[in-house]
Amino acid sequence: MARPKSPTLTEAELRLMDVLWKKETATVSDVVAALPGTAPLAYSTVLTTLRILERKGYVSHEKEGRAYVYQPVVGREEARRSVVRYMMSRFFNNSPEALMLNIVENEAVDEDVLDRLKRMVDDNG
Amino acid sequence: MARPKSPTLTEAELRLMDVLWKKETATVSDVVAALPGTAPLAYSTVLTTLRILERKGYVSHEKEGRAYVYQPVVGREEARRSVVRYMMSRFFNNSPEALMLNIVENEAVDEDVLDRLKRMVDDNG
DNA sequence: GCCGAATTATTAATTTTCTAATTGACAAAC
DNA sequence: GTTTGTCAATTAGAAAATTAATAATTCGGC
Repeated sequence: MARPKSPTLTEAELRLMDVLWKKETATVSDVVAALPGTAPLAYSTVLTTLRILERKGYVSHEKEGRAYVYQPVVGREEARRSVVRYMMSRFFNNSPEALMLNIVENEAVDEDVLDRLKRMVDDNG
Repeated sequence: MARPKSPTLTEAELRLMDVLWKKETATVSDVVAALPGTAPLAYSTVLTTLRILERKGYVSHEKEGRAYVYQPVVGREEARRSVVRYMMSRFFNNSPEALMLNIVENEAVDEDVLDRLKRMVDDNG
Protein backbone atom coordinates (compact mmCIF):
# COMPACT_ATOMS: atom_id res chain seq x y z
CA MET A 1 0.00 0.00 0.00
CA ALA A 2 1.03 3.62 -0.24
CA ARG A 3 0.35 6.88 1.48
CA PRO A 4 -3.33 6.88 2.39
CA LYS A 5 -5.63 9.85 2.13
CA SER A 6 -5.70 12.11 5.11
CA PRO A 7 -8.55 11.01 7.39
CA THR A 8 -9.34 14.62 8.24
CA LEU A 9 -9.15 17.99 6.57
CA THR A 10 -5.57 19.02 5.99
CA GLU A 11 -4.22 22.48 6.74
CA ALA A 12 -4.49 23.74 3.20
CA GLU A 13 -7.92 22.22 2.78
CA LEU A 14 -9.13 23.75 6.01
CA ARG A 15 -7.99 27.21 4.96
CA LEU A 16 -10.23 26.99 1.91
CA MET A 17 -13.12 25.48 3.80
CA ASP A 18 -12.97 28.36 6.27
CA VAL A 19 -13.50 30.76 3.41
CA LEU A 20 -16.40 28.78 1.97
CA TRP A 21 -18.03 28.36 5.35
CA LYS A 22 -17.88 32.08 5.88
CA LYS A 23 -18.98 33.19 2.41
CA GLU A 24 -21.44 30.33 1.83
CA THR A 25 -20.56 30.40 -1.86
CA ALA A 26 -17.53 31.58 -3.80
CA THR A 27 -15.73 31.40 -7.11
CA VAL A 28 -12.11 30.36 -7.27
CA SER A 29 -11.07 34.00 -7.51
CA ASP A 30 -13.23 34.85 -4.52
CA VAL A 31 -11.43 32.25 -2.47
CA VAL A 32 -8.02 33.46 -3.60
CA ALA A 33 -8.96 37.01 -2.64
CA ALA A 34 -10.41 36.01 0.73
CA LEU A 35 -7.45 33.99 1.91
CA PRO A 36 -5.58 35.45 4.87
CA GLY A 37 -3.04 37.66 3.28
CA THR A 38 0.56 36.94 4.27
CA ALA A 39 1.49 34.65 1.39
CA PRO A 40 -1.28 34.57 -1.19
CA LEU A 41 -1.78 31.36 -3.12
CA ALA A 42 -1.84 31.12 -6.89
CA TYR A 43 -5.15 30.71 -8.65
CA SER A 44 -4.20 27.29 -9.92
CA THR A 45 -3.19 26.18 -6.45
CA VAL A 46 -6.59 27.02 -5.07
CA LEU A 47 -8.31 25.38 -8.00
CA THR A 48 -6.37 22.17 -7.52
CA THR A 49 -7.18 22.04 -3.84
CA LEU A 50 -10.86 22.72 -4.49
CA ARG A 51 -10.82 19.77 -6.86
CA ILE A 52 -9.38 17.60 -4.14
CA LEU A 53 -12.06 18.81 -1.73
CA GLU A 54 -14.71 18.02 -4.30
CA ARG A 55 -13.32 14.53 -4.86
CA LYS A 56 -13.48 14.01 -1.11
CA GLY A 57 -17.06 15.23 -0.96
CA TYR A 58 -16.50 18.38 1.06
CA VAL A 59 -17.61 20.85 -1.62
CA SER A 60 -19.52 20.95 -4.89
CA HIS A 61 -19.57 23.40 -7.77
CA GLU A 62 -21.99 24.79 -10.32
CA LYS A 63 -21.35 26.66 -13.51
CA GLU A 64 -22.59 30.22 -13.09
CA GLY A 65 -21.99 32.15 -16.29
CA ARG A 66 -18.47 31.18 -17.20
CA ALA A 67 -17.13 30.85 -13.67
CA TYR A 68 -17.46 27.93 -11.30
CA VAL A 69 -19.15 28.71 -8.04
CA TYR A 70 -18.12 26.46 -5.19
CA GLN A 71 -20.10 25.78 -2.06
CA PRO A 72 -19.62 23.59 0.99
CA VAL A 73 -21.38 20.26 1.12
CA VAL A 74 -20.09 19.47 4.58
CA GLY A 75 -20.80 22.19 7.11
CA ARG A 76 -18.49 23.41 9.81
CA GLU A 77 -20.44 21.59 12.50
CA GLU A 78 -20.27 18.33 10.64
CA ALA A 79 -16.55 18.74 10.09
CA ARG A 80 -16.09 19.42 13.77
CA ARG A 81 -18.09 16.38 14.73
CA SER A 82 -16.07 14.29 12.35
CA VAL A 83 -12.67 15.44 13.55
CA VAL A 84 -13.63 14.98 17.18
CA ARG A 85 -14.84 11.45 16.51
CA TYR A 86 -11.66 10.64 14.65
CA MET A 87 -9.46 11.93 17.42
CA MET A 88 -11.52 10.21 20.06
CA SER A 89 -11.21 6.88 18.30
CA ARG A 90 -7.48 7.08 17.78
CA PHE A 91 -6.30 8.70 20.97
CA PHE A 92 -9.00 8.24 23.58
CA ASN A 93 -10.35 4.73 23.11
CA ASN A 94 -13.64 6.18 21.93
CA SER A 95 -14.27 7.54 25.39
CA PRO A 96 -15.77 11.03 25.42
CA GLU A 97 -15.20 11.07 29.17
CA ALA A 98 -11.46 10.55 28.75
CA LEU A 99 -11.40 13.33 26.21
CA MET A 100 -13.30 15.74 28.42
CA LEU A 101 -11.01 14.87 31.31
CA ASN A 102 -8.03 15.78 29.15
CA ILE A 103 -9.54 19.14 28.34
CA VAL A 104 -10.46 19.99 31.91
CA GLU A 105 -7.05 18.93 33.14
CA ASN A 106 -5.03 20.80 30.55
CA GLU A 107 -7.01 23.78 29.35
CA ALA A 108 -8.36 26.74 31.19
CA VAL A 109 -12.08 26.12 31.41
CA ASP A 110 -14.33 28.64 33.04
CA GLU A 111 -15.95 27.31 36.14
CA ASP A 112 -19.52 28.04 35.14
CA VAL A 113 -19.16 26.32 31.77
CA LEU A 114 -19.53 22.93 33.36
CA ASP A 115 -22.72 24.06 35.05
CA ARG A 116 -24.20 25.14 31.75
CA LEU A 117 -23.15 21.90 30.09
CA LYS A 118 -24.67 19.92 32.90
CA ARG A 119 -27.97 21.75 32.53
CA MET A 120 -27.89 20.95 28.84
CA VAL A 121 -27.45 17.26 29.50
CA ASP A 122 -30.13 17.26 32.19
CA ASP A 123 -32.62 18.96 29.89
CA ASN A 124 -32.02 16.57 27.03
CA GLY A 125 -31.59 13.35 28.97
CA MET B 1 6.69 24.32 -1.21
CA ALA B 2 5.57 20.73 -1.02
CA ARG B 3 3.58 18.47 1.19
CA PRO B 4 4.27 19.43 4.79
CA LYS B 5 4.77 17.04 7.64
CA SER B 6 1.69 15.79 9.37
CA PRO B 7 1.00 17.99 12.38
CA THR B 8 0.03 14.98 14.44
CA LEU B 9 0.82 11.29 14.63
CA THR B 10 -0.28 9.46 11.52
CA GLU B 11 -2.18 6.18 11.56
CA ALA B 12 0.86 4.00 11.04
CA GLU B 13 2.90 5.96 13.52
CA LEU B 14 0.17 5.75 16.12
CA ARG B 15 -0.04 1.99 15.78
CA LEU B 16 3.62 1.72 16.72
CA MET B 17 3.39 4.29 19.48
CA ASP B 18 0.56 2.30 21.02
CA VAL B 19 2.86 -0.68 21.27
CA LEU B 20 5.68 1.34 22.78
CA TRP B 21 3.40 3.08 25.24
CA LYS B 22 2.14 -0.28 26.38
CA LYS B 23 5.47 -2.08 26.56
CA GLU B 24 7.55 0.90 27.69
CA THR B 25 10.49 -0.43 25.71
CA ALA B 26 10.78 -2.74 22.72
CA THR B 27 13.05 -3.92 19.95
CA VAL B 28 11.94 -3.78 16.35
CA SER B 29 11.05 -7.46 16.49
CA ASP B 30 9.07 -6.89 19.66
CA VAL B 31 7.01 -4.24 17.92
CA VAL B 32 6.42 -6.44 14.89
CA ALA B 33 5.26 -9.25 17.14
CA ALA B 34 3.00 -7.02 19.23
CA LEU B 35 1.17 -5.38 16.35
CA PRO B 36 -2.53 -6.24 16.10
CA GLY B 37 -2.56 -9.29 13.97
CA THR B 38 -4.77 -9.03 10.87
CA ALA B 39 -2.12 -7.92 8.39
CA PRO B 40 1.32 -8.13 9.96
CA LEU B 41 3.90 -5.62 8.81
CA ALA B 42 7.33 -6.51 7.52
CA TYR B 43 10.29 -5.99 9.78
CA SER B 44 11.73 -3.37 7.47
CA THR B 45 8.45 -1.50 7.41
CA VAL B 46 8.41 -1.16 11.15
CA LEU B 47 12.05 -0.14 11.20
CA THR B 48 11.44 2.60 8.66
CA THR B 49 8.50 3.98 10.59
CA LEU B 50 10.43 3.90 13.83
CA ARG B 51 13.13 5.94 12.13
CA ILE B 52 10.55 8.49 11.11
CA LEU B 53 9.23 8.63 14.65
CA GLU B 54 12.75 9.15 15.92
CA ARG B 55 13.37 11.95 13.44
CA LYS B 56 10.19 13.58 14.66
CA GLY B 57 11.26 13.23 18.26
CA TYR B 58 8.61 10.78 19.40
CA VAL B 59 10.96 7.93 20.26
CA SER B 60 14.62 7.25 20.90
CA HIS B 61 16.74 4.15 20.72
CA GLU B 62 19.73 2.63 22.44
CA LYS B 63 21.97 -0.18 21.34
CA GLU B 64 21.44 -3.11 23.64
CA GLY B 65 23.69 -5.95 22.57
CA ARG B 66 23.07 -6.36 18.84
CA ALA B 67 19.56 -4.97 18.74
CA TYR B 68 18.20 -1.46 19.04
CA VAL B 69 15.81 -0.94 21.87
CA TYR B 70 13.24 1.76 21.22
CA GLN B 71 11.38 3.73 23.83
CA PRO B 72 8.88 6.56 23.75
CA VAL B 73 10.13 10.06 24.36
CA VAL B 74 6.67 11.55 24.13
CA GLY B 75 4.17 9.89 26.43
CA ARG B 76 0.59 9.06 25.67
CA GLU B 77 -0.68 11.93 27.79
CA GLU B 78 1.53 14.42 26.04
CA ALA B 79 0.46 13.13 22.64
CA ARG B 80 -3.15 13.47 23.68
CA ARG B 81 -2.62 16.99 24.93
CA SER B 82 -0.92 17.87 21.70
CA VAL B 83 -3.58 16.48 19.40
CA VAL B 84 -6.35 18.14 21.38
CA ARG B 85 -4.59 21.49 21.22
CA TYR B 86 -4.05 21.13 17.51
CA MET B 87 -7.66 20.30 16.85
CA MET B 88 -8.86 23.05 19.12
CA SER B 89 -6.78 25.63 17.30
CA ARG B 90 -7.85 24.57 13.82
CA PHE B 91 -11.48 23.73 14.32
CA PHE B 92 -12.63 25.42 17.51
CA ASN B 93 -11.00 28.85 17.56
CA ASN B 94 -8.91 27.78 20.51
CA SER B 95 -12.00 27.61 22.63
CA PRO B 96 -12.10 24.60 24.97
CA GLU B 97 -15.69 25.54 25.78
CA ALA B 98 -16.72 25.20 22.14
CA LEU B 99 -15.00 21.83 22.00
CA MET B 100 -16.68 20.57 25.14
CA LEU B 101 -20.01 21.77 23.84
CA ASN B 102 -19.47 19.75 20.68
CA ILE B 103 -18.76 16.64 22.72
CA VAL B 104 -21.74 17.03 25.00
CA GLU B 105 -24.03 17.73 22.08
CA ASN B 106 -22.89 14.87 19.90
CA GLU B 107 -21.58 12.11 22.11
CA ALA B 108 -23.24 10.10 24.80
CA VAL B 109 -21.82 11.45 28.02
CA ASP B 110 -22.84 9.97 31.33
CA GLU B 111 -24.71 12.43 33.48
CA ASP B 112 -22.50 12.14 36.52
CA VAL B 113 -19.32 12.70 34.56
CA LEU B 114 -19.94 16.42 34.46
CA ASP B 115 -20.38 16.46 38.22
CA ARG B 116 -17.05 14.79 38.72
CA LEU B 117 -15.37 17.14 36.29
CA LYS B 118 -16.89 20.12 38.05
CA ARG B 119 -15.58 18.93 41.40
CA MET B 120 -12.15 18.60 39.82
CA VAL B 121 -12.24 22.16 38.60
CA ASP B 122 -13.56 23.46 41.92
CA ASP B 123 -10.83 21.69 43.85
CA ASN B 124 -8.06 23.01 41.63
CA GLY B 125 -9.39 26.46 40.93
C1' DG C 1 38.22 -18.11 11.57
C1' DC C 2 33.78 -19.31 9.11
C1' DC C 3 28.51 -19.92 8.77
C1' DG C 4 24.11 -18.67 9.59
C1' DA C 5 20.66 -16.16 11.85
C1' DA C 6 19.29 -11.85 13.41
C1' DT C 7 19.54 -7.01 12.92
C1' DT C 8 20.36 -2.70 10.70
C1' DA C 9 21.03 0.05 6.39
C1' DT C 10 19.90 1.04 1.78
C1' DT C 11 16.97 1.61 -1.87
C1' DA C 12 12.73 2.04 -4.00
C1' DA C 13 7.85 1.95 -5.65
C1' DT C 14 3.43 4.07 -4.95
C1' DT C 15 0.05 7.54 -3.44
C1' DT C 16 -1.21 11.86 -1.44
C1' DT C 17 -0.65 16.63 -0.72
C1' DC C 18 0.98 21.17 -1.90
C1' DT C 19 2.33 24.34 -4.93
C1' DA C 20 2.37 26.60 -9.36
C1' DA C 21 3.56 27.39 -14.40
C1' DT C 22 1.65 26.91 -18.68
C1' DT C 23 -1.79 26.25 -22.02
C1' DG C 24 -6.06 26.95 -24.12
C1' DA C 25 -10.73 28.78 -24.44
C1' DC C 26 -13.66 32.62 -24.51
C1' DA C 27 -15.59 37.03 -23.72
C1' DA C 28 -14.92 41.97 -23.25
C1' DA C 29 -12.63 46.07 -24.74
C1' DC C 30 -11.19 49.00 -28.08
C1' DG D 1 -11.16 41.95 -35.79
C1' DT D 2 -7.29 41.95 -32.93
C1' DT D 3 -5.69 42.43 -28.24
C1' DT D 4 -6.37 41.70 -23.41
C1' DG D 5 -7.88 39.70 -19.40
C1' DT D 6 -10.26 36.01 -16.95
C1' DC D 7 -11.17 31.47 -16.21
C1' DA D 8 -10.62 26.29 -16.36
C1' DA D 9 -7.68 22.41 -17.69
C1' DT D 10 -3.37 20.31 -18.03
C1' DT D 11 0.96 19.20 -16.49
C1' DA D 12 4.54 18.94 -13.31
C1' DG D 13 7.79 18.77 -9.50
C1' DA D 14 8.90 18.15 -4.71
C1' DA D 15 8.16 16.40 0.01
C1' DA D 16 5.80 13.08 3.00
C1' DA D 17 3.98 8.66 4.24
C1' DT D 18 3.44 3.67 3.69
C1' DT D 19 5.09 -0.47 2.51
C1' DA D 20 8.69 -3.70 1.65
C1' DA D 21 12.62 -6.09 -0.89
C1' DT D 22 17.32 -6.52 -0.73
C1' DA D 23 22.04 -5.55 0.81
C1' DA D 24 25.29 -5.08 4.48
C1' DT D 25 26.68 -5.96 9.11
C1' DT D 26 27.35 -8.29 13.33
C1' DC D 27 27.23 -11.69 16.86
C1' DG D 28 27.11 -16.39 18.59
C1' DG D 29 28.22 -21.15 17.87
C1' DC D 30 31.17 -24.58 16.06
